[in-house]
Amino acid sequence: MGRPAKLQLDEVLKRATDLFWKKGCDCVTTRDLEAALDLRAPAIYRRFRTKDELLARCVDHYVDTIILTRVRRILEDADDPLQGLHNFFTTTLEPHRRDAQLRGCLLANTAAHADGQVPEIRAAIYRGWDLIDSAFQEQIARAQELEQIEADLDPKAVSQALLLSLQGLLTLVRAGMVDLQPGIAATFRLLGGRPTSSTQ
Amino acid sequence: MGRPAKLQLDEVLKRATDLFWKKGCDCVTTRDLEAALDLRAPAIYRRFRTKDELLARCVDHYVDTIILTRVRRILEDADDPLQGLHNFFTTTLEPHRRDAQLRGCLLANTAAHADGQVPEIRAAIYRGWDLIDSAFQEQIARAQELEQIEADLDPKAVSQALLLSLQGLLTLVRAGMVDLQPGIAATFRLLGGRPTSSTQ
DNA sequence: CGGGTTTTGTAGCAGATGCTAACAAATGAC
DNA sequence: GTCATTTGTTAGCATCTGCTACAAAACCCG
Repeated sequence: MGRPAKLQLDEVLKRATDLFWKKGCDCVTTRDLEAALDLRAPAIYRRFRTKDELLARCVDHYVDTIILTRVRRILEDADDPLQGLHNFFTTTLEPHRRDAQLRGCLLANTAAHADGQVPEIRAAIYRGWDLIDSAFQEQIARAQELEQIEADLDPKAVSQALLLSLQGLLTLVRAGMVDLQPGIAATFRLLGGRPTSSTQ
Repeated sequence: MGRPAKLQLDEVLKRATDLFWKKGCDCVTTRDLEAALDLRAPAIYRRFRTKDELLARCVDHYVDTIILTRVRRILEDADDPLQGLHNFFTTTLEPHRRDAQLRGCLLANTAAHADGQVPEIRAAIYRGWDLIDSAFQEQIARAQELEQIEADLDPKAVSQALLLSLQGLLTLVRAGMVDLQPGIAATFRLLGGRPTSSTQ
């Protein structure tokens, strides 16, 4: 019993995540959240202790939806593991070719702004990186079995190298840099030994 | 003629750069600058139109001193170009092993926070990236002549790939991630074909 | 209906932030 | 010394920001 909530938790997270994502996690004010959620501040702060906690939950939500979907569709469902990895990178840029206003990836943006000072946000970011890292490692191992990648390379290390590139890619995109395809191509040229043509 | 300035422009930039660097460019307030420069706000704002313009000049100053020095000492003076590139990456992490409080690289941090909305800051960042990119390309070409790197790779593309990794590296470091040596090792393992032992 | 419970809105605080108007101090030229 | 010029400071404005005390609203049960 009690007064019914205007928004379910899921809807709250969905709207807040969208806001943090599109506006940039550091440019979102309490007033912005009020508008996006159609809820006044006290109603928001009764559900989440602080704005940072809400952001942490949004990053979790983003990882559980957007990123997990991408990992499944582009990596795990790929017939060709190396090609899957390559596509994971190129499709990252795709939204930006359509709309230059976009702000990249919520996880990457939050990571770039989090000095690791807020433990909840930090934990959410590491969870996201872990998800990506695991998926990368799996694909690298698969690619090694298919002899697409040298067998004596450590999947853990190569995965971390790819994570560095991915985070860098998203940072440069956000900073407005445009033609980053050559960098991706070179990365996978080095990884695969021979050119990998990207599939849309 | 006129009243003599308390601080020369160079000293102002030096102190402000240090502050932006150590405190994190987004966490510096006008009051912080007042304290660091030993100047009140109006004295600062008569020299620089806005805080953003001061930051842009500081990034320029950082590039002209810290980064240029590193590029010369570690890249251009290296006997072994591939080893020089590798060292450029590993030495990036070195300060963090001594003091975990450090905030990484001013250029990278500013880039991570600049949505490209402030043209002056954006220009300063691109200038820094250009400097690094040119030095990378030069070393890659040198390494190709020495047959350390495959000759049919495009130095421009490989350099961009390295820039992505470098920016990612600095972002992850700032976010508090610790053991990133494997990622660097893998990157250069892929680049050079065989393991490259890092020289301090 | 009225009591209990849960959720929401009204209104606003306390602090921080970027920046500025107005005035004082320090110099060289005469 | 006086003037013009340059640099500095005192004091504070206007705004924004995260967050909260308080009371009204909407529901269930009896």
